[in-house]
Amino acid sequence: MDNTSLKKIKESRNEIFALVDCNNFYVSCERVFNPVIERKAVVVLSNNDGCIIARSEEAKALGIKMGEPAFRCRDLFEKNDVVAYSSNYTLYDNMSQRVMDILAERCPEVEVYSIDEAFLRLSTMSRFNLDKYARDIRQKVKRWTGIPVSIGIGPTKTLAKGANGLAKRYPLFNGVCDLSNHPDVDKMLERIDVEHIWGVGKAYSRKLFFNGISDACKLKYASDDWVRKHMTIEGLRTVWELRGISCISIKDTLSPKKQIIVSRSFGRQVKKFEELVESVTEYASRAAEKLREQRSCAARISVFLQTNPFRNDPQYHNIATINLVTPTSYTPLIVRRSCEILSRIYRTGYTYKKSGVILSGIIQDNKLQLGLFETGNLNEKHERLMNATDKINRKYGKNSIRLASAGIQQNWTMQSAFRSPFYTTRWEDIPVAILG
DNA sequence: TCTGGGGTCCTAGGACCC
DNA sequence: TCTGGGGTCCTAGGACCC
Repeated sequence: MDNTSLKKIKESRNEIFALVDCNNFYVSCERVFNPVIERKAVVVLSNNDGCIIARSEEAKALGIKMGEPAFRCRDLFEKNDVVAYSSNYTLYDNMSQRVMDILAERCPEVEVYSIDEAFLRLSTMSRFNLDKYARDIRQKVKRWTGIPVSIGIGPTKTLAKGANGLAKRYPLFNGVCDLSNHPDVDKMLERIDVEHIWGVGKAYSRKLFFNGISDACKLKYASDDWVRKHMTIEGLRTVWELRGISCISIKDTLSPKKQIIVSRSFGRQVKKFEELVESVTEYASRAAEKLREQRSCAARISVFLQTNPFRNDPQYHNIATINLVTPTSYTPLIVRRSCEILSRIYRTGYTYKKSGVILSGIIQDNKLQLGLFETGNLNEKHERLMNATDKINRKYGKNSIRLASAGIQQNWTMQSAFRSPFYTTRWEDIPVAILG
């Protein structure tokens, strides 16, 4: 073992991480405001009410699979009285924010990892209080937001993730599992199948299985060379993490995105170029807005277009990219160039299902290299215009002000037939308590 | 009839340059 | 028969995550 490895081990000796994960998050959000569905089988559907993306325990018990198309479950839903919701991201985002705020109040180093998960760095805390600390967080989150969470603790993020899975699976843990202080970690790792390890997906788990590595404990003791060769440096990192050597640190949550994608399937089949222009205008505008939110600009724009791969129609999909001379975040420019790309890839005679806009080559506004005769990403007039539109849209709701080419009717937009009210973000939708 | 959306990192291979 | 070598940059594609 070389010096850098040794140094790493020394440095990582004292790390402790917790992973806080909301249980069946989207379903739990719906249940907070509609307790009638508390013990029922509940699912939440993806955009366009297409696939199942969240399931209550009762729904899992019925054999409903993650990602399954909703139309295939219709009979099952009816027979078992399953309650289905369209996804309501406005609600979920807001509930997520509430949970994360509570965590931030209790821990100085929080990485919001996804809408329903956060890593906490607890390395400076006393080892003896971890369990109590975690249980306290769990109880506060439940009481103040209504959302149940599970907490896993370990000397690395991968082990904290693993611990979290165990906390969810075995009721005896009562929601908190600590692998940082466990007498027989290997025994616990034997209970985690390889495909459930953070960083091991479908392809790797198949490969591992063929090589006799079927659980986290076996992977922990696999040979470095073999892992490096077959699973790249990332795989090796995972293995070291299983050994308790922290290789993945807490990430600054505010780090800006390197790529921004806005894309959506249409609520119906679309053939007309004009409707595609509307969608691309809409998505490009939204992407530019996201860009400005993180104070950056993009040097590259890609637009893609595709037919519905599940139909027997003639299929077509294409993507084209342009590089901008000067990176920008100016909506009208991004929209104009996006529509130019669209007209390059559009072909008549196809029935389209989806389009999208990707912004990449993203750099921070203040690091912009200017061309000799340029004044900046946005000239003063453009900047004022963007500031004003962003402000109006923040205050009066998305799309209060937008480009006319995005269309007025927009009857290609997605369907969400079973969406719950915006309980927490719209006055008319705020629940009313009736004292009886 | 009906099948989501948005990210990250790593690697191999081609283009290009000297 | 032989057909340089090495470096950098970029992109596409594959793996992963939620």
